[in-house]
Amino acid sequence: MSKKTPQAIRGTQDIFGSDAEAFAFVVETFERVRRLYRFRRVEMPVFEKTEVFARSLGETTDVVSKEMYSFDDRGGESLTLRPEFTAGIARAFLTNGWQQYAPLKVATHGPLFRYERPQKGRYRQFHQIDAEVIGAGEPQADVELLAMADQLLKELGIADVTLHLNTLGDVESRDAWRAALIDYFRAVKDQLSKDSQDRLEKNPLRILDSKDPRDKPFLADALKIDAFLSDEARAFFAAVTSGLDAAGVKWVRAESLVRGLDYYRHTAFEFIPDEGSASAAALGSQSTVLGGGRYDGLMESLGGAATPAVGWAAGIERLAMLVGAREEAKADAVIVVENDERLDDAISLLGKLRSCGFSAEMIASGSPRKRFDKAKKIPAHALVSFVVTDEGSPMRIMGDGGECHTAVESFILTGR
RNA sequence: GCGAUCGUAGCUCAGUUGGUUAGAGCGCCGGUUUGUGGUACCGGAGGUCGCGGGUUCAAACCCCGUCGAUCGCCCCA
Repeated sequence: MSKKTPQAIRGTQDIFGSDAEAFAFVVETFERVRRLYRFRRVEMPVFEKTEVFARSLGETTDVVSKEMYSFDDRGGESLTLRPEFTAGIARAFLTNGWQQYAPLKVATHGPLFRYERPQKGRYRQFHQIDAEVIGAGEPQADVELLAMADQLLKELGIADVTLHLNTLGDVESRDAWRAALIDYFRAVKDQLSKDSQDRLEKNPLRILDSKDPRDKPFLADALKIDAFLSDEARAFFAAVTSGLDAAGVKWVRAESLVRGLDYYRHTAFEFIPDEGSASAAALGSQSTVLGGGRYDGLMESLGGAATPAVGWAAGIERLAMLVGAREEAKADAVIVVENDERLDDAISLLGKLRSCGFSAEMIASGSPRKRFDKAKKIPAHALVSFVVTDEGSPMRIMGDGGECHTAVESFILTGR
């Protein structure tokens, strides 16, 4: 490669071949499942005013404090490449009068941007599928959303991933729990890991998730959210879990599961590969494949009326890794022109095949003697060779003997 | 942001304690061969060894920096 050729931006990907097929498979499957659940498709801007994210995610979160791609536009306004979908969708809900459609079920997918150290399964431009239910405060909304996620994973053929479920309670429960946790960990602060000492100030809930051996002894006895749940919050969570059981969605309770963004309340969940499974190995050090929860407080933080909502997002690249490389679809027909005098006949046939819905490709370049071998290497149901100069039908139609081969052959010979 | 490993043709990789003109397989291009089928043989193109500096008579190889990839931490989808 010439040194004049610019390199791709760090953390971006050029996806091609079987990886691109896996990516498309994830998106296509999501589109199909989303229709089954009657979620409406939306397309959102890739950038927003910086405050949309700063106010909704929480100023102290890692995403806002150090991972956003922010810049001033020519008018001097601070804009940010979206690091996630939920905040932008919430903003759109408020600014477009979408309240009239509540409860509103929407789905989208596209690129997100986060300035992080790239790794396997972690990129600076990455892609998510996303589903949200806005204006629905009932636990049934959580259940429907989780059932959709569960079905999506099943239809993708991903079996060794389990729903880890927790509740963070309502605002009062969460605040009380948080205060108690701070007191508990502060008493043993000196014995905690350096990371956890920092987390004590910034995000004490995350200490519960620590993998550091120095923290482990304190985690088992740490206070559980259950002790702080209000009756209402407890009833809400019970309704979610019984709904999941009724819907046939398997789940496990994950008492230490918290979410990184400030706006979450009540239900919080992640789909995580089972320990030692093929999926766990495929994901490297990343674990969460799909995550989300309820964010009843978000609309108010953006200046709107209190509006309950739930949502989730999943990394397309991570799902694609679990799906594995996928074969590109076989061509219905490959036409090989072994004699250039038959080129126009071949072009004509190629056009007819395509307009009648057959996928077709033509090989007519390079050494004529090598074209047959080249054509044979293209996966196809039928291979049509133009070799003799005689007018009329091509010299030979070869194929795999399957239905598609027969259909192509019949089409060429009889025109239908 | 921190720590570790790695970077040689389009791809997968060899390359000795530093020593002529850096190799192989696959792929690509061409020729011959074959002709109900992914044949075989011959030839060719393609690399300032990621980039920049340093040590040395001499660097793909040793040293420093930088960019990138991968792994762990952190964080998250």
